[in-house]
Amino acid sequence: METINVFLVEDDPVWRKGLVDYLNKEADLTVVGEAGTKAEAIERFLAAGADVVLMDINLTENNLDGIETAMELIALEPDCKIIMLTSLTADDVIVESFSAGAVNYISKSSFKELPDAIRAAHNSQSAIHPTAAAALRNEFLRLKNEENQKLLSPAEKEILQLIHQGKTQTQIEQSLHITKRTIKNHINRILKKMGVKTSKEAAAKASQKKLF
Amino acid sequence: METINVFLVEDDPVWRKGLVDYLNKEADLTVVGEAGTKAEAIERFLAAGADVVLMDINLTENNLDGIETAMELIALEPDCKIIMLTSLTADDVIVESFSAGAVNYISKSSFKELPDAIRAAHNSQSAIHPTAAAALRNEFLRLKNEENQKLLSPAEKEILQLIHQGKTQTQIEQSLHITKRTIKNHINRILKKMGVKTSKEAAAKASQKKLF
DNA sequence: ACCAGGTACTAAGGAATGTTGGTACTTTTT
DNA sequence: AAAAAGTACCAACATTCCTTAGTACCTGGT
Repeated sequence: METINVFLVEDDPVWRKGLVDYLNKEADLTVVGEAGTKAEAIERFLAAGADVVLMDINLTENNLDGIETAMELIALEPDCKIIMLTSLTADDVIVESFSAGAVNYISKSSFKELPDAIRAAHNSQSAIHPTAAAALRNEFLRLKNEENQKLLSPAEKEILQLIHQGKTQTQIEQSLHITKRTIKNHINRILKKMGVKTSKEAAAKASQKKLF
Repeated sequence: METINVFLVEDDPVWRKGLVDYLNKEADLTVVGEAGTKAEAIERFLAAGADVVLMDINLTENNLDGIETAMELIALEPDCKIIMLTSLTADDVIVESFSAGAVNYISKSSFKELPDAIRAAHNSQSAIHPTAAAALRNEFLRLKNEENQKLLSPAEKEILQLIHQGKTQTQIEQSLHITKRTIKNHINRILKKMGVKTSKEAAAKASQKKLF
């Protein structure tokens, strides 16, 4: 059986001792290095030759320096697999962790899942917990939405809104004090941007995706 | 015990029958409606009064109309919980499903997880499978990266690259044939955009995040 | 004291995008 | 047939962002 080398970054001595003992009980896992601070982690990481890193998020009280530390380690060794370990379940912390390049995010309360998560990380498999996945989904939707907002220009949005209210081009002409020609041009660009054939479809799709 | 009403969209009659029977065996689940095509789904959905929708992705051969159908149902009832059901595990299909508004994505081969996934969806809890979560993570990182690329202008990127190579402002002045004043201005904007204090930090961070 | 780096403005010229409207024509709906 | 919607171009003007460079000043290290 192949041995997986684990590097542990955790400031709390009690947790650290507990985790090392717990992980070393697994036949295929070996803790090859430890650190309690960002500086120690950066100093010892490369020499340890670890396959997987366990990184506590709060290396100091009320601080997220574990995320910074993760980024530094990835800068040193882009292929390293980092699992963030924390008691927090705030969405933004989860998102930032993945954003920093972590491959997984596990609550300390479910530390029993750690050995399998470490094995999965080492084999480049996914073991992301549903809670973390939900945070990723939320952020993914937020990012997509932000992108969507930029698709249409202000004038295009306004026209699409009026179409959605059932107004004809002649009525829009009167509302906005612009000629029907301009409206047709705006609509034509909207249809191309959105990949639909009629302004009704565009308006329906836009209201669905909250583009205005 | 509260009963959860399920609406099933599946074209294959064998799978459909099998799923209905399987789900109805669960005491708290009731299949209150079925459809085999996009049109049927849209027609019958509202009348069924479902809490959760199970949606097959391939309603016709070689087609992803299940995703379109999901979007239509969400347009009809924005709060509906849709679980995509499929034999495919392609990343882009998973991402498109979540993008359309689905709350979960489950492989037909793990249909045994369906009852719990339905309960989780109904309670607005996350039950996203690690495989789907990995696809979300990849897409999230791709989107973040795309955003990051847009942060710096071409001139700003070029200057940061040279700083990263260790060049001084005087050396950059000679390389790019622009005055030191322009360089200072670029750097000043870079520092503000990236929220760092020195150009060294900016260059390090930029190379980490592959901004140039 | 000098030099490199940094701050805080201002400003001119260019490129890219957005807005408006034009001509001319086709398709769809009523 | 008439009205409404849409296609395919072109063009002037505005706005915004990018690039360049200016003046004037501050800070930290040698």
